[in-house]
Amino acid sequence: METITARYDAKSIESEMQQVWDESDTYRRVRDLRKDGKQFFFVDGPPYTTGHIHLGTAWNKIIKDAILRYRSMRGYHVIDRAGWDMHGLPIEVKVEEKLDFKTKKDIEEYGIDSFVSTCKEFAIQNMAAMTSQFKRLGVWLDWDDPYMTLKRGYLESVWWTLKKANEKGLLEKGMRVVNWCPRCETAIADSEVEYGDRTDSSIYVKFPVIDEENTFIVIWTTTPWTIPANIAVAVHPDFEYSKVRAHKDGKSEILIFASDLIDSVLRAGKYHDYELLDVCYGSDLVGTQYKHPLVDIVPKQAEFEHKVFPAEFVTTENTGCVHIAPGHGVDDFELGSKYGLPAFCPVGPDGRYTIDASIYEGIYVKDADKQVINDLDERGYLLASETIVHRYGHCWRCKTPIIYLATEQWFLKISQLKEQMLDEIAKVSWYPDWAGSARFRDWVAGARDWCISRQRYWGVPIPIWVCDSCGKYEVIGTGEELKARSGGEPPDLHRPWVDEVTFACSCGGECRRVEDVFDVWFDSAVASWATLDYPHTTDAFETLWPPDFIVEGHDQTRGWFYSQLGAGMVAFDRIPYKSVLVHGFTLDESGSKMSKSLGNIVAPDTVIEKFGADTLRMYMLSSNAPWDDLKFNRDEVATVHRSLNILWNVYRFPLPYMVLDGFDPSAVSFESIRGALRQEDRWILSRANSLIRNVTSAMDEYKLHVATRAILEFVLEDLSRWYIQLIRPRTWTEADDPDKLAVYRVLCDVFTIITRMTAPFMPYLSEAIYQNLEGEGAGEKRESIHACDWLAPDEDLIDPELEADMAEVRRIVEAVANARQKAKRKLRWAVRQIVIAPEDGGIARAVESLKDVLAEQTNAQNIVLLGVGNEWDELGIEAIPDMAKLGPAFKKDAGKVADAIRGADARAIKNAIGKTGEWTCDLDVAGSTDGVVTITREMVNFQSVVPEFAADSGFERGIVYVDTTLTPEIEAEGYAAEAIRRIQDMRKELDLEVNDWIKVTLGISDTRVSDFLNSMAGFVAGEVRARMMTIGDMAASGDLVKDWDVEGVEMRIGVSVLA
RNA sequence: GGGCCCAUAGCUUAGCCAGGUGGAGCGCACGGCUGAUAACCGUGAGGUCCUGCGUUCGAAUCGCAGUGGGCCCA
Repeated sequence: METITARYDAKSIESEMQQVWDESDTYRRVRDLRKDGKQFFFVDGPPYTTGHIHLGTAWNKIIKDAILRYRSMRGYHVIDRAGWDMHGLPIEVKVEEKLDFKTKKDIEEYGIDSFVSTCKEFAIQNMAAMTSQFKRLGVWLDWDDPYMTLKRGYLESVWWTLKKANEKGLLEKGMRVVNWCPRCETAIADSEVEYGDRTDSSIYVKFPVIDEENTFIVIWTTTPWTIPANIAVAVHPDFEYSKVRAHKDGKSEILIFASDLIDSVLRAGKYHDYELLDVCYGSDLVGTQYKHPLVDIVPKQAEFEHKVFPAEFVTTENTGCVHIAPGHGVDDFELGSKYGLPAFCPVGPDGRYTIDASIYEGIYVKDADKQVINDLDERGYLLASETIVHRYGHCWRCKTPIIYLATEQWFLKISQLKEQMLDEIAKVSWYPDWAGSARFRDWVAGARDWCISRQRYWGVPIPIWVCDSCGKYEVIGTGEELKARSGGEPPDLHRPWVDEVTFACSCGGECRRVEDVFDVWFDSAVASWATLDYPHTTDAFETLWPPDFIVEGHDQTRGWFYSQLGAGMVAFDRIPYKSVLVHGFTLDESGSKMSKSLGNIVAPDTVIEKFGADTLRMYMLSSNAPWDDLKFNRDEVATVHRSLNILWNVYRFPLPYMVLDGFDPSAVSFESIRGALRQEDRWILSRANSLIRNVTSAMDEYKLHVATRAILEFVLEDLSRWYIQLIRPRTWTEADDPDKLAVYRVLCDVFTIITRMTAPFMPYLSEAIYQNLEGEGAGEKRESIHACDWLAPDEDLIDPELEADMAEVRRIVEAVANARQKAKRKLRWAVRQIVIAPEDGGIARAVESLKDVLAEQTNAQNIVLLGVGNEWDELGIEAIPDMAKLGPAFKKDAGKVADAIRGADARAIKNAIGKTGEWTCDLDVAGSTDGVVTITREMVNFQSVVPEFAADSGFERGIVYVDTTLTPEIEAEGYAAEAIRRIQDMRKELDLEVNDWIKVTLGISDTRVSDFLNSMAGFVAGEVRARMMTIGDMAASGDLVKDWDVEGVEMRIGVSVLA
C-alpha cells in the first residue's frame, strides 16, 4: 500500500495499467482463468476499416466491453474475438481517390491485381490504426486474433454459405432493376443508398393517342432521360379520368388525365380555359395505344407497341398517369414482367446511352435531361417543364446520384422465407423489446430478395462458375473443392487470381467464374460461423453456436441484424443470435447528427487526451439509457471527470494514515473489529452491499446507465459527502485504538466493493486502486481486478432501517445548516442545542439511533427531541387579525380592533378562545357592547414565533430549531477554532510539514476575546503544533505576520518555525 | 409519405410501465469548510413537464391528433 498523487492523473494511470496488461498478457490470462466457466459466445459486429474510430464506434465498443467484463467477473467464459469488415466499395473508393482514378477503366489499366493488393494493404493498415484506438479506450477483445473478412478461411465461409443457398434452391440469377451507381459501375444494395435533396426537372409530357386526332395522354416525370425508354403508361383502374379540350394561345387540344388533377395540370400547362368532354374509369383507358413521342429519333422504339395498363401503385398525384420504363424502375419492371413488356434499357453501366438510344448515344443520362426536354418541346409534346427539389438516392460512398437499371444479377430469394424469419425474430431476447417486436419486425415484413452481386474488384469473389457453352453453373464451396474441380489452385482466392481458374463442364464446354464479387454485407452476415472457422472446423461451432449475445446501433436493423438473419436462414434455418442489445446514435450537443459537412464531429481521442478513457467510458455509459440517442456534451464529460476525481480523493484520503500506521488489511479481520463498529460504519457497509445488489440487477437487464449512476451516486453522496466527513476525526487519533482500525477495515471493505463494481466501467482506475489496496499480503489476491469475481451482496450487512434513519438524519443536518445560515452562525461555532419537532415516530427512532452523528455534524452541545405533535415551549405566539372577518363586524373601526389584537398578549387570547371560544377587550368602538368588543375564533389566526436567540428550518418530516445562545464556553471554543484555522492557513502558506513545530504570537487588543483565547491556549497550541504561544495586547512577530478580522475582532498573528 | 424511438429547469436527466404535492447533477448567485484544500460542502433562484384535444374526482404519467429531433425506409 502506498500513498498516491494528489490529483487524479488519468493519463499516466491509464498508460501504466495498459503497460502492465501488455507485459503480463493480462487479457489472455483472465480469459484462461474462466475457461471452465459457462460459455458466453459474443460476436463483435465488425467495424468497417475506415482507419479511424468515431464517437459512435467508441460508444459501441465501450458498451460491449463493459458487458463482457461484467460477464467475465460473473464467471462466464467469454468468447470475444474482435472482427473487421475489410472488403467493399468504401475501400475501393478511398484507394481510387488516392490513385486519382475516375472510372473502372483506370482500374483495369492499372491492373486488378495491383489494385486489389493496394486495397488489402490499405485495409490492414487501417485495422492496425483502429485497433490501437480501441485499445486505448480500454476495450478488451481478442485483438491478437481477430476475424478478418479478407482472410482465406473467412472468405471460404462465405463461399460455403452461398453453396448452401444454391443447394436449397435459394440462389437465383435474374434480370432485375437495381440501384446502380454509374460512377462505381455496380449495383448497390438498398441499404447502400443514401437519400438527400436534389433539384431535378419536373416535366409533363403529352403522349399522342393513336387514331384519335389531337388527343394526348398526359404523364409526369422527374427523370426526362427515361423517356427514350418508355414502353407503357399505367393508370389506376378505379380512379376517374377525364378527357378535356384545353385552350391555349388560340389553339386547343384534347388531354386525358385524372379528374382530380384538372386544375393543377391545366395551370401547369398555362391553359386558360377548358371543356370537359368525357369521364371514365382508368380501367376504360386500359389498352389505349399511343405513339412514342421520340420514335423519330429513337428508331428502336418503333419495334415496341405502347399501351395503357392498369396498376394499383398509381396515386392521384401529378397527372394520375404514370410513365412506365421497365428498364429503369422497380415498379415499372414488375408491371412489365406481369404483362410481358420488354425491359428496354438503352443505358450502359457507365450511365451513358447505348446505340439503342440512337442520337443520344454516349451522353450521360443525367446530362441528357435538357436535350430530351428540348426534343419533346420541338415536337409539341411538352406540356410543361419545371424544376423540383426532392429526395433522391445517392451512392453512399461516392455521392453520385443513382439510377435504376435493369441488369442481370444474382439474388438470394429470402422474401420467400419471410414468415419463418418473423417467427425467428420472436425467439430472440431484444433489449429494448421494441427493437425486435416493432422495428425489426416491420423491416423484415417488407423483405425483398437480396441482390448479392456487385460488379467490382475488392470483395469476396462470387464462387459461381458458368459454362460458356451450355450455360449451366456450379457453385464452389471451398478452395479445396476448386482445386479438386480444376486441378489448380490460385495463390489467393481474391480477384483477379481466382478469375484465371477454369474447368471443364460435363458438356465439354469451359466453365469460367462470373466476374462479380459479393455485396459486402454478405461478408459480415456469416460472421457468427466464420469466426468459429466453420465449416473448416466444426468443434467450436457445435459447442458455441448460435451466439449468446450481440450489441449494435439501431441502424443495424437493416444492416447486420438483417444480413445475419438472412444468411442464418440460408445456412441453418434459424436466426444466428440469441439476444441483442440495440444502442442509439451519438449526436452533437444540439441533437443533430455528427457529420463531416456540419463540422461537429467529436474525435474520441481528443476527449481521452483531456480526461482519460475511464471518464469517457463512464460518461457515455451513465448519461443515457444505451438505447436512447446520446447527445454528446463536453461539460457533462467534465462533470463525470470531476466525479472520478472525487473517487480518487476518497481513495487517497485515508492512505497517508494507513501507511503511517503500517496498517495491513490482511492482518486485521473483520471479526476482530466487529465490536468497534459505529453506526456509521454499519451504515456504509449496508449502503455498499445495497449497491452491489442494485448494480447487479441493473447489469442483468443491460441497464448500464442505472448501474453506473448508482455507483457514482454512492461514491459522491454516501462516501465522499457523508462517510468520509463522519470518520475524519477518527483517522487523526494517533493511538492504535480499535475505533480507528474499524474505520480502516471498513474503508478497505468498501473499496473492495467499489473496485469490483467499477471494474467493468472504469477498467484502468479500478485496476490502479486494486493493485494498491489489495496488493501484497491480501489472501486471495488475483493478478488483476479483472480476474476477480463479481461480488454477491452480504445480506447480513444490509440494514434498510439504518439506511432510512441515516437518510433522515442527513435531512436534519441539512435543515440545521439552513437554520444556521439564517441565524448567521457558522458551523465552527457550536450551538447550545438543537430542538427537533418531528411529525412522526420514525424521526425519533432515527435521532435516537444516530444521536452522536447528529450532534457532531451539527456541532450541537445538546439535542432535544420533542414528542410527536408537541411544540417547543420557547416558541412565542403571534395573533394575526383576520381583516376579512373583522371588517364586516367592526366596519370603520376594524383597524382599531386589529391594533388591539396585535397589542394584546397573544397567548392570553389563544387561551381564552381555547376555553370559551371568544376573547374580550375594553374598546369603545362601533360594534362594541358597553365598551367591550368580543373577538371570536374566526377573527384571529395564531402563528408561532421563533425566539430571537434561535432560528428554524423545516425538513420533510418535521421542524428543527437551532438555539444560538452564546455561552462563554461556546465563545471561547469558537474564537479558538477561528484562530486555529488562521494559523493552519499560515502554516500552509509557509509551506510547513505536517509535523513541523512552530511559535505563535497573537496580538489582540480586545481583552474579552483575548481572555477567551488565553483560556483555550493549550488546546490551540496542540492543534497547530505550537511549542510557544503568546496571546495578548502586543505586537505580533515571526516569519510570517498577518492581520485578520475575526467576526469583527482584529487580530495580528505571527508564526515562526522552530528548528 | 410510412415504421420505430425521443421531447421534463439555461444544459444533461430521474419520475411515466402500475395516474394522486415534479427529484437530481452541471451552470448561476450567496454562504460555509480549511489535516481530501488548484479539493470539498451547504443554501437559494430557476419548470406553460413540446402543443392541442380527450379519458378521469385528479394527467408529466393513459388515449388521440399535431409540432420538433433521431434512425430506418418509400
